[in-house]
Amino acid sequence: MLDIKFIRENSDLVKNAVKVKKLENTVDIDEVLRLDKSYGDILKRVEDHRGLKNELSNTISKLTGEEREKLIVEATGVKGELEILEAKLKGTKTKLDEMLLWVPNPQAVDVPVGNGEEDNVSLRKEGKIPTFDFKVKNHLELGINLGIIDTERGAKIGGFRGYFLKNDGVDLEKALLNYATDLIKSKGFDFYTVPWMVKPQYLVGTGYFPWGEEDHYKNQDGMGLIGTAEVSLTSYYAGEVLEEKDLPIKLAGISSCFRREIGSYGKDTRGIFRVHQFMKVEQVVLLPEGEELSREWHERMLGYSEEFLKNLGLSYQILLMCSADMGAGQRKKYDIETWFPSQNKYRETHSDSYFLDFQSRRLNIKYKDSKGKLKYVSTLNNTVAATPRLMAAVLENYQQKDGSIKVPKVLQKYMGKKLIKAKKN
RNA sequence: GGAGGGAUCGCAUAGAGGCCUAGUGCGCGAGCCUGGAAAGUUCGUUUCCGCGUAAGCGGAUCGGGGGUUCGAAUCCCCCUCCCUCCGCCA
Repeated sequence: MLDIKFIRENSDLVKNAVKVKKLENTVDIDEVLRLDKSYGDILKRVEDHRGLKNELSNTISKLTGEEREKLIVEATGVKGELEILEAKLKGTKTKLDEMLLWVPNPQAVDVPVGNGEEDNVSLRKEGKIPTFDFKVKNHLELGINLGIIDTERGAKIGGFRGYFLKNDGVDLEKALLNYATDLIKSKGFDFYTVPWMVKPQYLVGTGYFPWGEEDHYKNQDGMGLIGTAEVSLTSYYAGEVLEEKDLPIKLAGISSCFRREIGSYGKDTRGIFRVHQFMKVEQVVLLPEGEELSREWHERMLGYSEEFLKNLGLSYQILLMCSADMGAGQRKKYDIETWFPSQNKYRETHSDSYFLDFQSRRLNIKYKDSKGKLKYVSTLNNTVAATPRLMAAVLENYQQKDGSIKVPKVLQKYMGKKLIKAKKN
């Protein structure tokens, strides 16, 4: 959420953000400004009436007899007028608040303006793309042959995009997540497990709602299933006031993640690349205000993910996302795409964003600065590792001619083996 | 699922229709005192919105939302969360 004052003073900037983020059919900034003006006018009248009412009540308490009765009649009249005005005020406020939830965060100055995926900018490519002297198999074929992935029965039991991991498949997933956990802990992050089901207000607070409501599951109690631990971790301090000396707060966590993948029916339907339920280790950082500091951390967090991929020996590219391909609340976003040999291209495995105070305003997370002034924290989040997609990348990049999988060096101690091969019957 | 008890200023507590403009203690800040400190002492100390250069003034705010009343921290209804006990359960 943006400060209404900011919207008033920078309406052209905000209107432009609506345009380049392709959100014109969701919010009209002129309408927001009109409602804001109207709200201000009504509020003034309501406050005047309340002042009068308070004054009358105070006087009444000091009077007796006829004078008292007379004033009570007058106060009753004021009360009636006030009730009408207050109803109007409330209606306007409700509408305004609802609209403000849809106002996007303008993108940072160095974000390319674009129309979609095709306008994202590849900043650099890292690592050597592996070459194979045999026909490469995709991760599903490899997984089925090794007996470590079963999507057929996964779909039977779990529906479309359902999957089972089995034996070494489970161990490989755990190894990736455990390595990710150890790496991010070594960077000084506190490590949490988190609620996977959250109140909708925290999905609104982190900016997933209202835009992404369709992509989330809800249960019969109205709770939402998180699509990422970012939701719970960023919300951890919701409604609280932090001390500046305690910042930055560096949180990481592991959770299952649930996504309906509503906009991607036909995409990536084979294998365990795009699934409704997956595991992820995520990092969240809370900072004092100031864009430079956020940008510094944005790069630093990207570095942690790169370190993770480099140590795994995977090649990847860094994408700077264009305006149309980033979230409404994000100032700037990098995706990391990891090389998938069977697809002969890089595919998204990581996402790194900063928000300034967009989330913290919605979540009401403040801190007291050195002068005792209350300010909103700046938030960032980034993927450390998401499985089974990343596991698919490992399978494909480390496949051998005989269909076995070499275990990346850093994972060997977690797996307790150097090679994944088919179980003999 | 059932039965009770709670939620008040940073923390702890008082408060039971108008003496609440929310008291007191602790903490915190400033001053006085002191060679310096401690102790003592005086004043200040929720947050948000509006007007104002400012001092200040007005409005809201006692978990949240409704209601009763001229007037609600206080009475009524609904909700959320926390605690105790019973049942069930990994």
